[in-house]
Amino acid sequence: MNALSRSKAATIYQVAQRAGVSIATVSRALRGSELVTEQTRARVRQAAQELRFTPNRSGRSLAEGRHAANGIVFPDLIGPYYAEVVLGYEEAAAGYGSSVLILATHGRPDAAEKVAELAGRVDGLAIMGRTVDDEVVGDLAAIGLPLVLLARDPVPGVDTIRTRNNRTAEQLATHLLAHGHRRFAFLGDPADSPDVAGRYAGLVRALAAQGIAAPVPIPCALDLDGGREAAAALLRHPPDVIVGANDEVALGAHLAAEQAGLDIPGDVAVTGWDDLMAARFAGLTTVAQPMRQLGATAARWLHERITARRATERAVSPPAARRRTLATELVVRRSCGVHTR
Amino acid sequence: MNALSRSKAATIYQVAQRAGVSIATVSRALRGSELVTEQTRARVRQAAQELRFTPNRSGRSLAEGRHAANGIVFPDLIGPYYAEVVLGYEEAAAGYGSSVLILATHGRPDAAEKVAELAGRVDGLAIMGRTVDDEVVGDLAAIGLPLVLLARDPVPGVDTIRTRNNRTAEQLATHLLAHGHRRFAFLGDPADSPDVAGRYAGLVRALAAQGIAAPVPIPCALDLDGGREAAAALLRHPPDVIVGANDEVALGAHLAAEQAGLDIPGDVAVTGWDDLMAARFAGLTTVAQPMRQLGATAARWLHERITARRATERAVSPPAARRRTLATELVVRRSCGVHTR
DNA sequence: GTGAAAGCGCTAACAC
DNA sequence: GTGTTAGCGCTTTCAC
Repeated sequence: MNALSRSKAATIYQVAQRAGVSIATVSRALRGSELVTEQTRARVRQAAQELRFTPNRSGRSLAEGRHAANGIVFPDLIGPYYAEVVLGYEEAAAGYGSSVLILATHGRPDAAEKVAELAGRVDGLAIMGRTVDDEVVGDLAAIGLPLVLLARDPVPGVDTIRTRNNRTAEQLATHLLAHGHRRFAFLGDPADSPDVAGRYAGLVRALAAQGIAAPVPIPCALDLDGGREAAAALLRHPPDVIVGANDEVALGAHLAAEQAGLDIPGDVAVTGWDDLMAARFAGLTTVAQPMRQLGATAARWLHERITARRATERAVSPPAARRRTLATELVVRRSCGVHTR
Repeated sequence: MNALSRSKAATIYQVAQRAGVSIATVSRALRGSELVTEQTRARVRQAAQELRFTPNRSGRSLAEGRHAANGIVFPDLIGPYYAEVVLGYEEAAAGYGSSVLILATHGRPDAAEKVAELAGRVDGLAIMGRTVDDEVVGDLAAIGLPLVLLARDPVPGVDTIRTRNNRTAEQLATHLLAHGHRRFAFLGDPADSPDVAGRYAGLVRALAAQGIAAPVPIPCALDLDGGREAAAALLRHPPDVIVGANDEVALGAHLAAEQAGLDIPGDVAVTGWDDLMAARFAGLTTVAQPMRQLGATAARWLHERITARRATERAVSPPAARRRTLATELVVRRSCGVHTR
C-alpha cells in the first residue's frame, strides 16, 4: 500500500514500525533529542516523511500537560479595529510558538459558555472589551488560567491593557472648543464599552471645565450604519460638532451629513476615534490608537504569565497583576473645523 | 480547601469524587446522555460547577478522535480584506460548533512547517492565496485532511472557492476605455497572488481587444506604502489611469498623486479592487468582493467535508472536488474619470 | 442506571 | 542509544 493512498493521518506507531525502532525513539528523533544516533534519526525522518507524519496535537498536549496554544476573545471582527488587534496578537503569539484560537462573541448570550469551552483548549486567554462579564473572568482566573484583559475595565488580580481614552478625549474636546464649537453631540453608548465610556467622560470633563453642559449621549451601533442613522435624525438641527465614539460612527455621520447636503466642517464638524484607514481619506479628525501594539503586548504578557506559571508551578504566589495604558494621539484633519494657518 | 483557591483546572476525576459517582457517569451526565437519572445529573452538575470544571479538550479530542476545530491559513491580516474573510469564516465555523485556529504566514519561509503543525490540531483547513505551495497542499490532501482552498489556484482533488477576477477586470478596463483612457499603468505583481494575476490578465485582454498594448505590471507591495512608492515614481510621467491590484495600492497611488499636486481624475485616474471602507471615502472606483461570503462558504464546505468523511469513514471514495467562483461587482465612483451625466 | 476498564497518540521516566 | 511502560483526561464499550 502506497503511503500516499492512506486516508488517515499516520501515528507514531506506524512511523516506528516503518523505521524499525520504538515509538520512544521516534519521539526523540523527531524532537531533536541528543540521545539518538544521527543514523537512526535519519531513518526515522525518512519514515516520517514517507508517511507524512505530523504528531497529533491532542496526544502531545495531553502528555505534556499544555496546549501550546492561546486564545483571544473579542466582540466582533467587523471593522478594522479588532482585526488590527488580533493581527498584533497572532504575530506575537506565533513568535512564542503558540497557536492562536480566536473567538468572536458577537454579543451572543452563550458567550460565557463558548469562552469556558475555549478555556479548555488553551494555556491562556486574552479577553477584549465587553465580551463576558467580570464573573466569568473571575472564574477563569480562579482555576488559574493565565489571563490578560484588553480594552476592558480591570478585574482584581488580572492583567489589564488599555489605551488612553479619558485624557485624550479631553484634549480632543479642548481642540474643538478652540474651534469655537459649543454645541456638542456625542454618538455612541457609554454603556456599550469601557472605551466609549472613557471617551465620553473625557469629553464631559473638558466641557464642564468651560462651564458647558454635557451633551446627552446618543446611543447607536458602533458601525457605519449606526452612525448614519443616529446622525440623520440629529442633523435636522445640527449641533456645532458631532463627536463619534469611534471612526465608523463618525464616518456614518459623515455620510449622513453629505446626504443632507451639509458641508463638513462648515455646517457641522465631525470627529471620530481609532484612525482607521478610511479616516485618512475622509479627512476625519480622530485619535490614533496603537492597536497592533495592544494585541502584541497582550500576547507577550500572556506568554510571560504562562511561562511564570510553569516555572513556579503552584509553589510561590504568582506575580502581581499588571496594568498598562497605552498612549493615544490626536490626529487633526479637516473635519473638525477650518484651520486658519 | 475552597474550590476557588485551587490553582489548576479540575479533572473529571475530581468531579466524580465530589459527586460520589464514577468518571463514566460524570461524562454521561455532563454530555446529556439519557442513561443518567436526573437526580444524578443534578449532583454531577453541582459538583462540576463548584469545581469550575471544563473538560480538557485534549483528552476529549484524543478519545473522540476529532478536534472539533478547524483552521484558516492566510498570508496576513494587514488591511481589511483578510479580516473580513476570517470573520466570515469564524462566524460560520462557530455555528457548526468548531473552534477556529488562525495562522498568518507573513510570507515566512517556514510556513509549510507551521501549516503542518496546525494540521495536527484540526479536523480541516482553509488555505488562502499564496501561503503554501501546491506540494504542501497535496501532502495535506494525501493524508486525508479535509481542505478548502480560497482565492488560490486549484489543486487537483481539492475544493476551491475564488472570486471573479478576470471577467470583472475586463469590465473595469472597458469602462476605463470608455472614459477615453489609453495609457494604462498596472500596480502590483501578478506573481504575488492568483488574484492579482487574474486581474492583470483581464485588463490585458480587454486592452488587446482594442489593439492597445498591455502595460508592463509595476511590482509593488500590496499595501498603502507599496502603492504610494510605486506611484510616486510613475507620476513623473503620469499615465491616463493607474489600475491598482487592490484598494490599498490604489489608495497609496491616490496619496502620491495628491502629494504631487495632481488632480484625480483630472490629471490621472485611479482604480482599485476590494471596495474597502476607505475606498468609499476616497471616491475610489473599485470592485466589490463578497469577502465575508468567501470565508463563510469555506467554513461550510469544510464542515460538509468533515462530516462526510466521518460518515463514510474510508468506505467509499470522497465526493468530487468542488469549485466555485463568487461574483464581483464594479463600483464606479469618481476616481476613474468624470461622468458627464 | 452505573462502574470498571480499555484505549485514543504522545512524552518521559526508567530499565537495559 | 534504545526499548518498555506508565500515565496525561477523556469517551465508550462491556459487565453488572
